[in-house]
Amino acid sequence: MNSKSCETAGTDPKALYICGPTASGKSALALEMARELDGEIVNADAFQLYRGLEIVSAAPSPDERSQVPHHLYGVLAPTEAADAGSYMRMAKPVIAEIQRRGKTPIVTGGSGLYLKFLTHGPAPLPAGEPELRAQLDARPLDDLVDELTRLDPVEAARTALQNRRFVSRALEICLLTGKQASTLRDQWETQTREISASLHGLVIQRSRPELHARIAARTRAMLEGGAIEEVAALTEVSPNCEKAIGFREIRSLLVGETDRGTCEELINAATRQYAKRQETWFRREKWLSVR
RNA sequence: GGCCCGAUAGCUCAGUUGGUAGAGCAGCGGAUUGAAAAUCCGCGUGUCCCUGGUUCGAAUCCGGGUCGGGCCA
Repeated sequence: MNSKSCETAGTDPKALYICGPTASGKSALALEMARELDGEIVNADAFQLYRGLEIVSAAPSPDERSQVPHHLYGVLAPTEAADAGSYMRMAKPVIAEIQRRGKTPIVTGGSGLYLKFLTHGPAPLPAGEPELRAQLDARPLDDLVDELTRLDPVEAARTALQNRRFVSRALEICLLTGKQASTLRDQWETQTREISASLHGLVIQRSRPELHARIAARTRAMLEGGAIEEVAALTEVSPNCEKAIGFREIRSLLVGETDRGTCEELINAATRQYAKRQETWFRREKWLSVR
């Protein structure tokens, strides 16, 4: 077992983070660590926050949840919106409360940006505004790039200008604050460095063939285990929820646009691609030790 | 058995009048602080079915095979 995790036992229990790509076995490891460290599990998965999405999001089963206290699973209605900031504000008090009781928070999940907010705090930036975003979405990308370049050339130079999301967000910050996104972001970059040194967590690493096999097995189990019925039952969802891998694919199966085999393969491919992005993300989090 | 069509990347396919091949998807690598299971960027990975021939040169033209599909018996 990992010796590093026991160092702080007895005093103020530090949170243990368990990260890794989807289907790598985070939930199982979390249970194991919770038993070993007298811990409680806190969700760090953007989609397992939602109620009614348990199967598609591969949330821990009722049986698993009965073994150890689990927090922040199924706490949002499918119609509710969420983002990294709102997640952080939900999770911080939960974690503090667990620590107050002398238990170890085992923060478990694969949503890199959500975890990053939790561990390193928010930059001094405004939250997104749906109305402004809708306005920006209606404009051509070139137009947004021009305006960003005018308002904040430094930020424009370091932004991937083909990425509408990134351009739009940078511009949004400038418009909302009247300041330059680049200077606000620089402040956060510097404050963030010392934080990493005080964190501890594990990132699960598996070989590609093994991970891909686990993904295929899990997709099969989901489809046979009620995922189709689950999606059929979700009549009203937020645009957030609609992005869940499996949601769109099962919807098109339900209306007869695809067959079962194609649906399964599309879910597998999307999941593999997501897992790869997660690996890239966590590889950059040097404070995580590889497990 | 006869005739016809097809065989090119992991998959589906494109390939001009002969000049050793390229798209989509998959895959691989990367970026990424309030949409992140999102969004975006980069990379072609090849016994062109086999074999003999024509040609300076064949994925491409000709002969013979093999496999798959279709039609006629």
